[in-house]
Amino acid sequence: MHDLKAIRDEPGAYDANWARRGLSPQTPAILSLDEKRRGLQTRLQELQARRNEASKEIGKIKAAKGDAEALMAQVAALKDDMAALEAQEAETARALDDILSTLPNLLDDTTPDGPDETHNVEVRRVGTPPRRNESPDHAAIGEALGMMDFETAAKISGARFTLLRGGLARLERALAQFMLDTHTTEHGYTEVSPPLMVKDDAAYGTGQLPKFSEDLFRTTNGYWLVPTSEVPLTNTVADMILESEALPIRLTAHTPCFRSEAGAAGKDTRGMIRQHQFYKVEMVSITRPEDSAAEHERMTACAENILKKLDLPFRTVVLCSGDTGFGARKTYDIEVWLPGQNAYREISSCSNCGDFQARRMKARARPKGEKDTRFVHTLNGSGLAVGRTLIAVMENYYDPADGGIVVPAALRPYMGGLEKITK
RNA sequence: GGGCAGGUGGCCGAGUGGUUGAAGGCGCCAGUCUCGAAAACUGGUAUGGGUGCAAGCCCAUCGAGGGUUCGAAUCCCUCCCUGCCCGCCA
Repeated sequence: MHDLKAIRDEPGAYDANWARRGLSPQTPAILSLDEKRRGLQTRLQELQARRNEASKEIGKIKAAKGDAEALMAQVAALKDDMAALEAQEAETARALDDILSTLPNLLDDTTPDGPDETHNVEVRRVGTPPRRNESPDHAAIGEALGMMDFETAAKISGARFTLLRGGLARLERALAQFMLDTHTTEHGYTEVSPPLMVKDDAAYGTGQLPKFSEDLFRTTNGYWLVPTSEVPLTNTVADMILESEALPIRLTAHTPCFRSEAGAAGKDTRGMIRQHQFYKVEMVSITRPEDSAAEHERMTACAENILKKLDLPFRTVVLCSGDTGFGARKTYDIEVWLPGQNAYREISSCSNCGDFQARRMKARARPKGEKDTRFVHTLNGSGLAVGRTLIAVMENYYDPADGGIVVPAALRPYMGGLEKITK
């Protein structure tokens, strides 16, 4: 959601920023509706003030056993005008809201310009992709081990589902535990086990609604299955006025994520890169406005730290204007090296949403001793996508000699000391 | 799912149609007192919006949304949530 007062003050800045995302000028329509709405509101409030005053007068006259008939008739006459104004005001407000709620966040000054993902800018590269002749992908490795079963998953659930068995199922679980423990014991995050089905309001707050409902699964009684635990985690502060001293709040959760993947037909159809259901360890930070930029760097480093501990090669890119998501001001994607694809693939996305989500969910903070509240800033990042991390481990730790997977040292405590997964 | 009882300001809690945005208490903030603190006393203490250079004035909000009325925290309807009992159930 956007600050109408700020749009009034400098519409040019908003249009210029939205133009970086390829949008045509939006503020003329917004300002015209805003002016209309405020005019209606002012007139309506004048009538309400008159009504209130007269009603008080009637109360006094009646208390004194007087005759208030004339005054009562006078107020009754206001009602038609008020009803009409109210309806117009509500309709204008709705039209305004329809525009505002579907406009993306303003981009940060440091987000580079560019039309699509080919213009993202690499900011660092860690580790060296291994050179080898034979680099089967995770699907081939997993199926050969008998521990990754797409056919059975398809029989039960259809496309874009995977069934893991034995060592790989355990490896997935180990990865999640390892990530959670690292974030809670080393990075200062508090572990949360949140609801995975949410109401409209929550999905609206983080920006999935109203524009992206097609990407979500919905239950027959109206719940949305979370596409990421960013939704419940960030919404923990919805409708609150926090004390600034209580910030930052850092939350992490390990949850399934559900995505319809509408519009992704034909993309990543092999293997478990793109699924309707996957596990993710998420990080969410709630900060004071002045702290979010530093927190963004910190959060990205926390995600990178997981890859470093797993000794997986990766690079970090900053998304360009055309690739930055709806709610984000600035986003770092972390891409892990996948030998099976001979490419870097996204394994984490860390976004600073500024006050965009906070405005939608009315999450504010008040500095101690001050009267005024400010919207908090919200950030979210994967730390990491567990399914894709599993893939990365499989492909990078694959041993062509026996078709097995060496267990990364950091995970061995979570695997009962196991050093290698073999058939 | 059935039944009963409830949802009021940061918290507790009054309030069943008329100057109630809301008594009282607690908490918090400031002041007085004190070497300092506590206690006591005095004052202040919601959010959003409109309007105005400003001081201010005005509007809305007592779970949410409708309705009745000149006037609703108070009456009616629908929904949501919480607690307890019963049923069912991991």
